[in-house]
Amino acid sequence: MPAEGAVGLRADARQNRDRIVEVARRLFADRGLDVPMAAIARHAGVGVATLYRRFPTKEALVTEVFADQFEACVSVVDDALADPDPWRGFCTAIEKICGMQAADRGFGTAFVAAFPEAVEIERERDRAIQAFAELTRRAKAAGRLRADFSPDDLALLLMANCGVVAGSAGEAGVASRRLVAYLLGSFRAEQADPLPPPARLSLHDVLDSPTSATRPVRRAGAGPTAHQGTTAPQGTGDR
Amino acid sequence: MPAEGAVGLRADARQNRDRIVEVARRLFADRGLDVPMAAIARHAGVGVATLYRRFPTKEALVTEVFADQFEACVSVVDDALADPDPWRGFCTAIEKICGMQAADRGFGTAFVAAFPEAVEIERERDRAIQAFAELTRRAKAAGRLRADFSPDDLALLLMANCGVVAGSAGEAGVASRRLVAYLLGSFRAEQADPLPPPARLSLHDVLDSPTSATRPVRRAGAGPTAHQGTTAPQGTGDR
DNA sequence: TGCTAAGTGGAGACCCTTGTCCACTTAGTC
DNA sequence: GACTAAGTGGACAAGGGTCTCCACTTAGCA
Repeated sequence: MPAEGAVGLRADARQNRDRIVEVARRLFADRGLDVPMAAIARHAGVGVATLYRRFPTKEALVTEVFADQFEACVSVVDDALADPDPWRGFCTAIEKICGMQAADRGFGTAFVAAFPEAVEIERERDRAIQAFAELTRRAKAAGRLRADFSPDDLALLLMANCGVVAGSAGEAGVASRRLVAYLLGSFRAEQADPLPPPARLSLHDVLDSPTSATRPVRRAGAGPTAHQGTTAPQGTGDR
Repeated sequence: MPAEGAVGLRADARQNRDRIVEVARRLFADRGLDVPMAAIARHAGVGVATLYRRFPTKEALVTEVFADQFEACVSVVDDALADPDPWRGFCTAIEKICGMQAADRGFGTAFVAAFPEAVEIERERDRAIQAFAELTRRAKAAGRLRADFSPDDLALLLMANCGVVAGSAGEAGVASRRLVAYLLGSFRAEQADPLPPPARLSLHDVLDSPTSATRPVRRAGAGPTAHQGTTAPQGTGDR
């Protein structure tokens, strides 16, 4: 599926577009989401204007680049639901998603970040979350997943994994696998130690957090997204 | 201990310096390390020049601000070593350190980040790491900590916690506590499931990683501070 | 009180981003 | 081959960061 954004393009333009996406995918994977647009353009052998003509904002480019990875995520969860053993499905789904995050520095950030423009993708993600909740239910019913596991703990796990991937440079894969192994070990039903309450924040909540320090696409000076006034008045027109 | 950087200062200057540190501490805690120097100056009621006169770089300010928190970290581990029950010591040390990270958005980043200038602090941190390794040994000897736990897993845990804290905004404390509970549950000796190998990266390694995406102090567009040429030629004058 | 070195604030240099504009080039059709 | 709409690249605007410079103010001492 060579992207529907490329229909009706002149042959050379289409080639350029494809190269841009390809280069961006590689750069995002290697260096995270904050590689500058100019670097992408240069690597693709085009000017910035060309890049911006195809993708009016950086967000649009990121969205396009990760669209199929998002899709892959959804089908990972779907596959997990199809597994007759819900616990095995649960574990492999988590392992695969975290593996994808570890293999691509940009993807983890993109997954956790907000894409206000990309409604399509948001819906995908929400569907995946729904499916995961169902998977959770089944794994609990099978008596393999501890009863006090909250579906919101998926957010916890993803953020933790994101931190590990971001911090461990070359060793991201190994580090991520180990973290996941530890956590899955703790998710099993036999684990009876009581837990503190789950954080009252699903992935959805995290997304619109004004202080999402995991660096979404929008950089410092972006739009005034509706604040949920956590802190004190603070007054001074800061930052 | 009102900081040795303040000796011989005129009374008013000293007052300003103290206010700067105090304000910076609060802002870093609330909003992370990337609050601009100008904002700190404004909140402290001084001009940027004054700020830069006392702290020649942002790094210097961060170092000063977190010096005593680093110290507190070290004594947390010392306390843990003093506990007759090494497993309890191990758990409370981890809980306290992660709690400190969760309570202060800047601290986690600072802890994981590199401070090439702050030799003093690096030494502190290294000492804490040594002490933690000893704690690990004892907890294993007591048969409470799983044998395949690697001291490097502390780095894993801290990075994971850092990710959670960064991503969960207001709920950082709750989220962090839950993550830690999960992980400690998995660290116990009764947990027999085999683990994938540990990431071959201690905190030390992470520190000098050229791609430390956990956002150390130095930002992208900073000044021409003498770079420590860590990385390869890299070719294209990128980024 | 008056002197002076220490301290100060604000303008601005400099760099890095994202995104726009416009004169030029070129693919594709007749 | 010539025409034209589509496509292009590089300069540049706008805005955000760190850090510097320098004319002015002021604490502290005699």
